[in-house]
Amino acid sequence: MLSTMSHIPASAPEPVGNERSAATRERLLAAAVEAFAASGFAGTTTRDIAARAGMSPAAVYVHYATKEELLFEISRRGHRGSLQIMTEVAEATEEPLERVKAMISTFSRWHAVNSREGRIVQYEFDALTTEHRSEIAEYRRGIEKLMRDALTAGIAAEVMDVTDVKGTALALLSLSIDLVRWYHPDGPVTPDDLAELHGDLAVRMVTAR
Amino acid sequence: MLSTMSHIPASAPEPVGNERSAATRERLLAAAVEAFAASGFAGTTTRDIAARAGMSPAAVYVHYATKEELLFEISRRGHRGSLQIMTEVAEATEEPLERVKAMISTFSRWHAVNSREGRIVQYEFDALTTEHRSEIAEYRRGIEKLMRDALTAGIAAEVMDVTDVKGTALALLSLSIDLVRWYHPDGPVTPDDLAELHGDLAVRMVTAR
DNA sequence: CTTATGACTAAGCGCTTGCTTAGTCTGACA
DNA sequence: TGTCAGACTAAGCAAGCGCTTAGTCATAAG
Repeated sequence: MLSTMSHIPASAPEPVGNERSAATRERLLAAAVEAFAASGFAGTTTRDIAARAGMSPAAVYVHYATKEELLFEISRRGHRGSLQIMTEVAEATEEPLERVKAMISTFSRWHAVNSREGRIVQYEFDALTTEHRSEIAEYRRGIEKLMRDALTAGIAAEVMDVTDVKGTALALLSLSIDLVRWYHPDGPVTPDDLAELHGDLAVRMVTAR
Repeated sequence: MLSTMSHIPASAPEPVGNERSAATRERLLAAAVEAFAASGFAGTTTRDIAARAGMSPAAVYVHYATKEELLFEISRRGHRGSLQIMTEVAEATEEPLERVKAMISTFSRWHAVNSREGRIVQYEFDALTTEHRSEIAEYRRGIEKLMRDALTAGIAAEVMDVTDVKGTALALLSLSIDLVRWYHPDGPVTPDDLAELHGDLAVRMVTAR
């Protein structure tokens, strides 16, 4: 396990090359999340992002070609992350009602835990370039389809009573998404509180009586 | 009824003084709604607003002291309008379940019909000055209280089963508010479609079983 | 006619914006 | 030791920003 096979020192105080660049890219991304969440995309300056990352304004452009590219990276990670956990949760549950409950529960918890990223991802969609916007739109369609499929399965199993599948799917997702508009991590409400509440409400919204 | 008592001509092709000023203020406000809805508050220039209203950039400042004052006027009207119809609907319904249904139905229809104003009102709250923000916050608390009171009445009448009144009230309002994020007036979904769907879902969310 | 009022414009002021240029510094490899 | 790549900075450019200034024009009362 010694270092003969690796060109990277076992414990480097200052990483170099790709590794150092990757770390700086992460710092810039974290700074951009802070800035965009605080002032919005149009209201944030590249100087503000640079200052939050502790570097000069020009250094941003060594790692990202434009301010929009930072937004795209934040948006892509957010959508990929939430789509992935939603897919996992959907596959891990058999019973349709349980599945809907787990999906909304998980989706609400994700938005509460990542409320700053969530806000950027949900509200700055229009600030993306046409190409980037269409990639992000695909992730969104994926999440909506996952939700519609869960409802269709519940209708087929005769445990759900849903007339408007598309509209109900959107309404269910609204429960989770809209919390980024008002949720504050320092407040008394925890992500688990919201996960439980929204999971229960979701089940009520679709259950056959 | 002849004109001896009035200084304003009975039919003026070009209104003057306060009347003309009021009409121009309205034109500017409508232009600002278009612009803010399209580009956000920070992304909109005063030159853009002026151009949409068909006048020079400097003319904006004859009627509004700052760009933020335009946003505040839009936000105030939006909040006052929706608070008023919600109050009327709440007072016009006796039975608690029916009241919750009518409130969410009305709130969703309002957001669909006024989706551009709704988007500005909901997403540009942080762009207001501290004083203006606290006035708007009061309207919001009013709407939330109206919703909580409707739930409390339903619990007292033993027709609702709601453990977390505050959380459920916010979740109900989310149904209506979040539609401004994706709703498009040109699409196939009508405001009445959303009013009916959301009203039904709201009843399901709170009904005792 | 004169005078006053108020809506409106042309021009522009001082500042900030996203991004670039030219060059410095550090560390790795020959 | 010399060379080279790449991360980073100081300075700045062209464009655009919110808002102001100085003045024009139409209307209406005296």
